[in-house]
Amino acid sequence: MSISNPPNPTVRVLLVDDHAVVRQGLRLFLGLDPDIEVVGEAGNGEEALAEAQRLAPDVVVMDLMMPVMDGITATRALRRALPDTEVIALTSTLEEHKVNGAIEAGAISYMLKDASSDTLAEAIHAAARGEVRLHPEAARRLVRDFRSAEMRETLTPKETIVLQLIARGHSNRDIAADQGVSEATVKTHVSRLLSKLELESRTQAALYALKHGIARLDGVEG
Amino acid sequence: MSISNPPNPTVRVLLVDDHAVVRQGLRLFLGLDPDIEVVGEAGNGEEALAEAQRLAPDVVVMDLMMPVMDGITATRALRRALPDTEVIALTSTLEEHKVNGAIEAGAISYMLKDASSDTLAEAIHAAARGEVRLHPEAARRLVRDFRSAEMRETLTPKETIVLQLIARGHSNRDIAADQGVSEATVKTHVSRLLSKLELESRTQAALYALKHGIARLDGVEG
DNA sequence: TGACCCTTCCCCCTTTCGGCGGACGCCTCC
DNA sequence: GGAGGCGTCCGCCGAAAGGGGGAAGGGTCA
Repeated sequence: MSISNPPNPTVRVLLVDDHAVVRQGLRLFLGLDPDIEVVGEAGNGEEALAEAQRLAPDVVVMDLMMPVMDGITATRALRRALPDTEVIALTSTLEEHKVNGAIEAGAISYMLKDASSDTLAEAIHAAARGEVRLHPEAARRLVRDFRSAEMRETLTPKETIVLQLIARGHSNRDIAADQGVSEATVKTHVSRLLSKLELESRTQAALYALKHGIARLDGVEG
Repeated sequence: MSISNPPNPTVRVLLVDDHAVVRQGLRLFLGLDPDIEVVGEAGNGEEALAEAQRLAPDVVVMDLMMPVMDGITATRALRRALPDTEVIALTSTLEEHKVNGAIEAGAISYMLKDASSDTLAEAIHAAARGEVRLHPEAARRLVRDFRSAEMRETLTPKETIVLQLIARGHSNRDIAADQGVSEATVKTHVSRLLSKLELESRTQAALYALKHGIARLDGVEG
């Protein structure tokens, strides 16, 4: 907008997504902007890390859901190794806990894959300048989760483990046997975590764990 | 391969995905095959239906997760309206119950977005010939779910409703009040559905419901 | 050292679950 | 029209879950 702005230098971008289709689409999208150069691609977090260290891109566009090494882990590692490289998290759906995870891991932006090529290009330029861009809904959830995290006391390691086991459908007796403690101890943990999370039953706790990424559905038998 | 095969006629394809990025990538992928022509695109199920009726494509490549009208619903409607048009379901992740849903809705193939352009092109040609192509893991789950569906007795309407409410974290008393019956009745439903599904607790039932698409996590408060 | 937190375990108690058996109405099929 | 199957309803009862309170050992930190 302002004529005092220097002309945009070319931004060097690394694309990270496990789907070749998506990488191709992104390449095409970003090819429309002459000030963006896609210097490389990676299909998972490990590759991303290696390529980033080799290429030292200005911005990494990172899918969060990937095999081998997921995007959040990769983002954390990448920010540690290359503090000058900004990461834009890119997901297809707004997943509750991933917004937090990505931001906490050091992503500067959180975008959805249904973004237009303009929006994406703008976010990349913004990231190169160190400016934050958040999808509106992502911003809303971030604020909400931040507030609730303030309210909510954090769980101790044992409480977290017990919560995860509850989210796999285990009974108190099962958990006690699994952890090598008495059932009374497990009950204490359950009571405390229910109280902390302001929940009423273990079933609600299981749902809470799934919703907030503390446990996963694929850990469940059946 | 065989020289006795007739030359492939050009297959007319409609791409359906809510992400423009993915549509672009697919276009690029399929553009490599001279016998495939992408005749149109749609960003949701409703658009897909309208475009399919206008264009009468040979094959529709359909993402399953979309706003407005999801891919499974769209597939069902599309197969009803245009029985000669084959549908290939395309998803980014192998979601348990969606494999069943897509096949039951009339999809001829189930592919993942991480497929190579060759695989995808081959599946499109196969679909045009009326041949099934399944991602190996999708095939495995289909067989497994088919078998377990054989084993598993079906739930009655009431039992299904109770299961859904359990999967939202409600207690028996809550459910009784909600459904206008006594708590004892709710308990009967719970007992029977646990027995039918071979589960041990309401928490396991909640997880089962989520895993099999009977209930959704976004129906949960918190 | 004292204060604080985490973990472990116990007690007692109420509520909730879940299994078992029984009942009624509705439908179908012989 | 009676026999059986199924869905819905209910009560009894033992088991599991959950609340409240207390207590002990170990860890960290001021």
